[in-house]
Amino acid sequence: MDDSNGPRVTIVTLSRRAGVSPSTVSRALRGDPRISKSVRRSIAALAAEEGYLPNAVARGLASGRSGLIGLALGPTENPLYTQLLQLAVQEAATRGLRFLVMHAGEGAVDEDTAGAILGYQLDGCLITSADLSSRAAEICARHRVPVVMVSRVARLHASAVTCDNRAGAREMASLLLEAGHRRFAVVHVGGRSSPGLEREHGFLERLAEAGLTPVAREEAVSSYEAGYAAGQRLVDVRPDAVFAVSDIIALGVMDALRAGGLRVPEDVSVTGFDDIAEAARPAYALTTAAQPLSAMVTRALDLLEARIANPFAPDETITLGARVVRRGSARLG
Amino acid sequence: MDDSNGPRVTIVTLSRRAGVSPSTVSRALRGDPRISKSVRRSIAALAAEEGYLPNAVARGLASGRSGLIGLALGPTENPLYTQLLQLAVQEAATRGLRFLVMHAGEGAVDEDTAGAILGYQLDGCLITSADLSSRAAEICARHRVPVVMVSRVARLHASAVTCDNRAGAREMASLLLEAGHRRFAVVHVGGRSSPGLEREHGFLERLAEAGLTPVAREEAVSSYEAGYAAGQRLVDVRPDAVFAVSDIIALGVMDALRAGGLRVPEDVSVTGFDDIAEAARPAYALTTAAQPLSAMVTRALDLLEARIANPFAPDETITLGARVVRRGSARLG
DNA sequence: TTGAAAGCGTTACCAG
DNA sequence: CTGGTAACGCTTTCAA
Repeated sequence: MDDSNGPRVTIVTLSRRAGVSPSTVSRALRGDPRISKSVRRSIAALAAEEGYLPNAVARGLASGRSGLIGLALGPTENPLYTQLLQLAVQEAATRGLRFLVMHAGEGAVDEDTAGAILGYQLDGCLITSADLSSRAAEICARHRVPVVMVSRVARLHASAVTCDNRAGAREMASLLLEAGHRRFAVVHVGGRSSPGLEREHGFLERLAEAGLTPVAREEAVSSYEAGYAAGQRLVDVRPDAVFAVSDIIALGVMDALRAGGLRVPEDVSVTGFDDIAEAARPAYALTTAAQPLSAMVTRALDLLEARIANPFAPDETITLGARVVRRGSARLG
Repeated sequence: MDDSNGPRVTIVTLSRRAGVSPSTVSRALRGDPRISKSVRRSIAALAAEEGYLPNAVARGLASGRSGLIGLALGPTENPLYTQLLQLAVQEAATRGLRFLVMHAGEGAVDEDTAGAILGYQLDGCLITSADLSSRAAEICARHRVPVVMVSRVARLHASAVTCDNRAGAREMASLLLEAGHRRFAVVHVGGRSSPGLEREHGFLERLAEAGLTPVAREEAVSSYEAGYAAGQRLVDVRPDAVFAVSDIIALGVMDALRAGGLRVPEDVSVTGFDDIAEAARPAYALTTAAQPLSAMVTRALDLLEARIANPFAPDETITLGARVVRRGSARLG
């Protein structure tokens, strides 16, 4: 390994040392089948010996492929997005892709950021924000940069990986109904998020099939605090089950309900959606519908790579099943 | 704005349309003072009109500056790192810098990742992991890439921004002592993290000055679950105050103590360090020492930019004060 | 199977 | 104050 200060070792350096042309070195290093096995091996050995590191920037300029994926992360107060980040980074690394952070947290992606981002010739974008109004997607579409949405419905020219929000919510409703619950409260997020909408609809739909309408419908943004506030409003309503469209909201609801003197689940069952890490904590033991996050990330990168390899590949939406995980926060059969 | 499919608008395109040389366009666009105001304005107007977007990749190759900062994020289960991410992304954007994610979560940075990272000619790195054994830092140092550590002590050739962990912990101890606590338990993280170590030492030091030693010293990793386990072990010890070196641990401790039948703070005061968002939730109301995260991020980027502008700038460590925020989890005077 | 040479879009050095 | 021109390190036709 080279620790010296000397001039950087490049493909040209190697080509001279090996007595072949730069093109040959370039091809050999990338495993081009046209190069003979013997040459390939000797060049690989030489590269290792000299401590050669390919210059991704130069490669990007020459090939038009940066190896970079733009990442737009949703509100990071929600642990869901953080889990997503971690999974995505690991999965991407194994594919030789890196993430350039375009956005993290709330608020829209500003034009400035988006523009600068395009300058890096991103190969594609992963958009995980639940926010419907993401500028980033629009800009990518305009410039024909492949986009995959995760946990969010497709829009514009984009592929998407979601979980079956509607079915998950329906299942939750069914289980609650079977267990005898009748006075339902729903905490939703209005029109802000497509998964939120689907979850609410799925739940209400199943209720309607049982001839029921909720005794309360509270609106919140997807945060613990908003959930807590909604929960406070529900104390006097005394529903016997509440369904929040995301776990982070459900946790707030649960704490507020308890602070209001109600016992969970004895007096009221509380359920959510996502299965974030906090949901499993003994203090909450939240019954929730789990998104198969890891699988979703894998499929998302599959989709992205496919679109990068073939720009004419059609947009595709993949829906993975959600699975209700039963914990102590709800009285189920 | 150009939405067409035509050849990309480059500096050369502009130079021809403007009847000047590419160098002039390049300089004008970057606001080089040598270019006359009038030319500067007309080129800027032309660029806007043509929808010109600077190619960051080409710029990186030519100038050696990528405009990219490598980011190594600690275990994202700890909301602290998530907050850090969000703040850093926002702050960096205002400075025209973007983050390339090198690492997120636990585990060491593998050689592969680090190597690929160098290929992007990162201008610098921000390392937020508390983990002492970060490979990334080593590799950056070897290649003379400026590094700033956040919430972590400096090592190798690196600058750092930390908060005064020792003083914060001492203050916490003082407040607890003044309020009459005598049976102390400490939950620490062993040698894994420098801030953790400093906090533990600060706390114990202050105790020693009062002639006390803790009645229990539990080791944990910095996670809720480990905190919960430590808390369970503390139930029978019945300390009248426990200090956990990080909030995420403290939350686990608190829940375990409560599950064990102890009331917080009536039977036992619980305190932490960091002031993560969860600490403020009514269900916890954790008394903790707050890290001035936002200021830390700002200073970290200052340091990084300074080192980028002047590679010979000396390493620098900035320590910001911690501030105890009193909430309901501890009986204080 | 390999080589030569022309870019990729920008910056930077050296003249003028 | 502005223009030429050579890099930057790699990929990619086109030839051989």
